[in-house]
Amino acid sequence: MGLTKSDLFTKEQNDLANMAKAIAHPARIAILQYLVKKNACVTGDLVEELGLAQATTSQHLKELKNAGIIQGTVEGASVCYCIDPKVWKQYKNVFHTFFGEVKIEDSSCC
Amino acid sequence: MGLTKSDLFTKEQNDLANMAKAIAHPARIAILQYLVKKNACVTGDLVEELGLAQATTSQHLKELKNAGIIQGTVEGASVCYCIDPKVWKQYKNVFHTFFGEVKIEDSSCC
DNA sequence: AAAACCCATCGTAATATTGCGATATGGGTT
DNA sequence: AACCCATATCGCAATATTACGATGGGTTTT
Repeated sequence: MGLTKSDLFTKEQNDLANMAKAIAHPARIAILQYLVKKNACVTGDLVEELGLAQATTSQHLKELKNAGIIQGTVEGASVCYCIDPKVWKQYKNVFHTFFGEVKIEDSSCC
Repeated sequence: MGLTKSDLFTKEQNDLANMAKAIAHPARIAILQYLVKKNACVTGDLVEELGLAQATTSQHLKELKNAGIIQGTVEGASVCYCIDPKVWKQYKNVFHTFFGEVKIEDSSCC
């Protein structure tokens, strides 16, 4: 079917899954790392950096923007992208909480 | 095409993307949370807990096992699953590093 | 041994994702 | 205005994911 049954799960579970999905592609990871490193850049730079077609790069940027983790501002003919620090921290916290909330014993299995 | 061009990216980027993909579904999040809470449990418990069909649940368990984050041991007719603490910590570290390696200034955009 | 149970896998259908060429849009330039 | 440049979006093809019923191989129970 390909249609996730979101109604079976809590908002927190769906939210975390969507956050994970936002970064579940190496191109999007690469975009985020580049933005962190360079602080900000325009689409054309990312097209060069990634080696993907312009249309594909634009699509990944759109997904990251929809996820809220980056923001783009028009600068003449170009669009300048950067990390949204507020959302970035939120991601950081959510993942940290998920992985850290309970300590796992070192040989807990049956 | 639906085929990620993995060769364009580093091993680290592909690895992180795959780790994110492993938890990029609310059912898999729910499975992990349940395993953390209960420490260990058999497939049947998870089928009840999730509300998904047995086949679907088994498929999600397989993906988590392939990702290495859980392990299953046969116990008579049942299979007992639990978190792999070593891999869990690895996930925790990788995500923590990714989100925390560089501090983002609070108004860095153009 | 038969019945009942637990679980993985197969096969299939529906939907989502990835990627790119082509096209559109909106600046800037001459 | 005519012309480039930078991006976004559309439309399409290929592949991946999600979900479930059905089947099959074990294990326990009767």
